[in-house]
Amino acid sequence: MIRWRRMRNPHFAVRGLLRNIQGPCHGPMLTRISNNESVPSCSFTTGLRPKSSYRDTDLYSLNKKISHLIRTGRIFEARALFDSTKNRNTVTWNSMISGYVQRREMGKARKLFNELPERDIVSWNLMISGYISCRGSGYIEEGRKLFDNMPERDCVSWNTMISGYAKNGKMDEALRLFTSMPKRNVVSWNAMITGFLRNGNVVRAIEFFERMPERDAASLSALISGLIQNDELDKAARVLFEFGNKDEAKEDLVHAYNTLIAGYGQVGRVEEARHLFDHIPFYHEQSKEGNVTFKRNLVSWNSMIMCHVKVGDIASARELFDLMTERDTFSWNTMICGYVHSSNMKEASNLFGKMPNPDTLSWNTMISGFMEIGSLTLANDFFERMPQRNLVSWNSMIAGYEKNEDYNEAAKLFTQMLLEGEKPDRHTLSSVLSVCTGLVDLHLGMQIHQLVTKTVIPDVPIYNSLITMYSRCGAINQARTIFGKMKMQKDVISWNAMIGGYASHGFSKEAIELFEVMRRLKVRPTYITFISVLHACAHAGLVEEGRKQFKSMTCEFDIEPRVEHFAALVDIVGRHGQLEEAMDLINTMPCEPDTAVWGALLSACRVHQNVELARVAAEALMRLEPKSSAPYVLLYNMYADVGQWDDAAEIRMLMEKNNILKQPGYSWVDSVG
DNA sequence: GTAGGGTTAG
Repeated sequence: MIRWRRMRNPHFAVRGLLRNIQGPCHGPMLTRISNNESVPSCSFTTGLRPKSSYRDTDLYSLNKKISHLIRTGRIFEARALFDSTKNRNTVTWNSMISGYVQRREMGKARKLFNELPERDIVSWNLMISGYISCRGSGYIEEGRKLFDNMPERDCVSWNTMISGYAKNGKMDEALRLFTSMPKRNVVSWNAMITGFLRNGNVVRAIEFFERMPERDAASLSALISGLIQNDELDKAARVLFEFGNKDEAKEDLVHAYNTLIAGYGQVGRVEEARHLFDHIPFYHEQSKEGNVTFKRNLVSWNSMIMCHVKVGDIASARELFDLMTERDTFSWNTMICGYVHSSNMKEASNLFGKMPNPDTLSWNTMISGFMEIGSLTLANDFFERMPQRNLVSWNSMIAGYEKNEDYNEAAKLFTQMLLEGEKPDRHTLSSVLSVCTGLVDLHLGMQIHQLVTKTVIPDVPIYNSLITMYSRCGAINQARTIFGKMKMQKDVISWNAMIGGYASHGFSKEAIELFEVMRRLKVRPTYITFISVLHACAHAGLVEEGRKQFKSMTCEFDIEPRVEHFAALVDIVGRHGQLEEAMDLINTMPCEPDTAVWGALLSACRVHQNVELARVAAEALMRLEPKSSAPYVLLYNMYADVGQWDDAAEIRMLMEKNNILKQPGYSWVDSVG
């Protein structure tokens, strides 16, 4: 038997329509797909209906109406129509069941199936396919039960069951069915290949592909895309070169090239992608309707531009873009996005201005670009002017304000968003939690937490934002509760947030203990982890522990100590009175000491009454922050304390000379706390 | 009315 199928149209909407056209087509582009095994025909499977009675015509249009309603998502109307008539046949029932199956409403599907007076193979197959697409092993067992109990099975039944097992990672069982089925067709083989690849068995997939008696476009497509998913790009390329030319469906072949170009692009292998792009073959095919040419298409160009953009090679991307004879919205958006990511908003704006019909994505890209370079006004201007906003537009604005630390504006916009009836998603909520952190607004934070609970299933980043929010707003116990509630795998940010929270609240012991837990669980710390850990050591006066941790950073984890770590270590040893060691550290550290480092030393000198070193530290601070009065004041007080009045007077004169106003309050003392 | 695959984006 030969199934006819239309050539795929690149436009999704049209494609969707085409897929639903039943029966023989007589369009201009037809491709032939053969089956090894004939599918048992029933009177309703062919478009060629016998000359029928009025009643049959009626039934036919009823069935058509029901499936149309289902296709357009109007299941209730479909059901109402179904219920309103007594004149139904098995196809009517099956259509209705199919509607429920597509929506995974297996309870309703099953009820109809049980009530169905005359089930045919399709009814059974529909139910099986419904069960196997539901997640959970119980469902696949239910499907299997039906499969075992059905009075008669066809190839579709077997193949459905096979792909069900393959989807659930049960390749043993899939293989058992595959070997025991009475007659296999190309779909059976393809399902096995897909299954192997989905479960990471590249070798078996290739073996099956080579062994199969007949291949079609889907076989090649399944193998290539599966290999790409298994990071076997080069194998995929080899398969494409070796088997691609034997494929009859040339449009599918271009498709495969495009897939592979995108695959290479994703991992930054632009040269290989470009090689493929440059070698997509041309085909001329003669058909009754005339010549058809297959060659690289718009998607090929767009994908290639995308590759260049991804690695930041805007010049090459632009070169291709300028060569294109036909561009779609995607081409423009990709190019604009490239400029946005290289912070070239001038060129991005230029292209945006020339673009024929910017869509919401184009506007959103511009907004995030302006936010990225801190042009809040321009971002807002675009946001106000755009004809149609979506959730991403709001999210980009809110996240943009948050990143630029304009927390009030971010909060205002969030309120406006809610007022306009837009529903926040996890991205919105995560940004808004950061806004609460920035505002140090525990009350607002708790409200957002409520909203999170009501609207999303929290993922790791959301939990992390919650921990940070609670911790920075002073609610360390709530932070601890959230941390404890995370049942999923915590990432290093979760650990850092909690350890940092403990450290900043003075819970040094908890911070260090939690770090030990993290190490035991083999979570790799980052430099941020060590800043918190060292601060905890400093705060608790754990000198040896601090030295040990500092050393382990390089020895054990290969993390280069940054100036923050040196500041903490200077603080640790300095507090303990080891001022010479602290000074040595400063003299030998590989990076330039900053105010936190000198500040730590100065504080230590004050506590341990070392005026000579205090002077060194204070002078360094005066150089780094010429306007700050703090080092002058501190040094003055120290001289006064030990009765060195001449030196104290000198400091006072220096202050006047340098025009330093005695202003209290400055941060370097806090910044090492 | 049922089974296998599939390109590009925030």
